[in-house]
Amino acid sequence: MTIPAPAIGPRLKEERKARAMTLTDLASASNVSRSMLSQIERGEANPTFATLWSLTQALGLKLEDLTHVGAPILPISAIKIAPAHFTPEIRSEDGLCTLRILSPAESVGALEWYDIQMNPGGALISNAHRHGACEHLTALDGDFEIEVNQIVETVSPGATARYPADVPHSIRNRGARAARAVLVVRF
Amino acid sequence: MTIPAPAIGPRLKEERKARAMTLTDLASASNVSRSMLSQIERGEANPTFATLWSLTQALGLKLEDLTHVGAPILPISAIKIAPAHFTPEIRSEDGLCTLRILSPAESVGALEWYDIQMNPGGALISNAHRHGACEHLTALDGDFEIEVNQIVETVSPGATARYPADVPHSIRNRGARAARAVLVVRF
DNA sequence: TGCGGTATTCCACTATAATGGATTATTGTC
DNA sequence: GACAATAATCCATTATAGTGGAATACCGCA
Repeated sequence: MTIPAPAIGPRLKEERKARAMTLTDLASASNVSRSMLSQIERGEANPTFATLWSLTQALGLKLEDLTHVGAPILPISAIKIAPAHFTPEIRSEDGLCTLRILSPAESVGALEWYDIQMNPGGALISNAHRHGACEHLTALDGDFEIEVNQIVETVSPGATARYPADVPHSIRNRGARAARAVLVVRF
Repeated sequence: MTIPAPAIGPRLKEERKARAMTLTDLASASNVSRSMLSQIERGEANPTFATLWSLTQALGLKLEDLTHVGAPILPISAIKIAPAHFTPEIRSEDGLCTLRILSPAESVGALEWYDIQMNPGGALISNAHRHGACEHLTALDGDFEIEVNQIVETVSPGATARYPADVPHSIRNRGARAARAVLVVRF
């Protein structure tokens, strides 16, 4: 084993305790023996995928919940404010399109969301992102046009378009006035 | 085992082939024997978590990539439009606050995002969500006030507030005019 | 503090994960 | 089709995952 797997034992114990479950309770719920549960929690055994799956289902967790550093656990009482003028902006070369990156830096590559402002004639043309990526674009003002594989749909204010982003795709404003949208990208 | 674990073998094989790797290549990259790889791919063995972790790291995958039905893999060429009038709305009892649910149904409990419109005096008061939950609120128009553990911050247009949602928290409009925001909730 | 109930860990055992080497299957070239 | 190279599977073995029952530890109450 080259890269040691994350220690899942402490997390599993934490989640069990949070649900006020004994080892016996969880053993019943998951059909994994109490002994095995104890060994896993103490890091004395390395569960098989099937066993781990049973545990996550019984505890209502995702696998990612056991290993994920990610969903930013902010310190209690911390409200972090990213002021408008500190919000990263990307502007298209022709100046017709502005993307403000609303998502935090640590989400990059997993989940990103943007505030898009696009003047008439503006376009965002994207190559395929990683396998499984998808986008959700909600028009706040004005109309957008989404194209995926020569399929074109118009998104009017209040509507949301959901489409695969693991193929080339584009977002355009073919209307007569400026448009604004929220774009959520999941990788 | 109550709930059979998803079959990961076919997926692992697919990912290996997509990278033009032989079993021997992947064995080297992951330090898992060729035999074991073959058994896993054919569903003849149930890998331990440590083995599975090594494989995901060597292939550059997340665990979720092996089991996830989830990140909506839309059929190629499908652009699904959720029209404005079909977008679920939640209205507060006093009518001062409207939440339109922009996220897809299958994201519920994992990732949700909303278009919030709040009139002066409106408030959204929330109990603690599940451990690790956090929220990101971007003010599009008007000002919002976020309170977490008696800490209060104001969010002005274009700014984004990030705060833990696994403790009681609230969102208010104490201004004189209507406000609009995008709220992203990660669980 | 003592006691009872129960939560957790220990123990001996069985089943299987995981290995390295041998064998078989597959593929590409002539 | 024959042949060589290599990709994948088989095989026998060792280590450990996983079990049920027993023993120990822990906790709450009088």
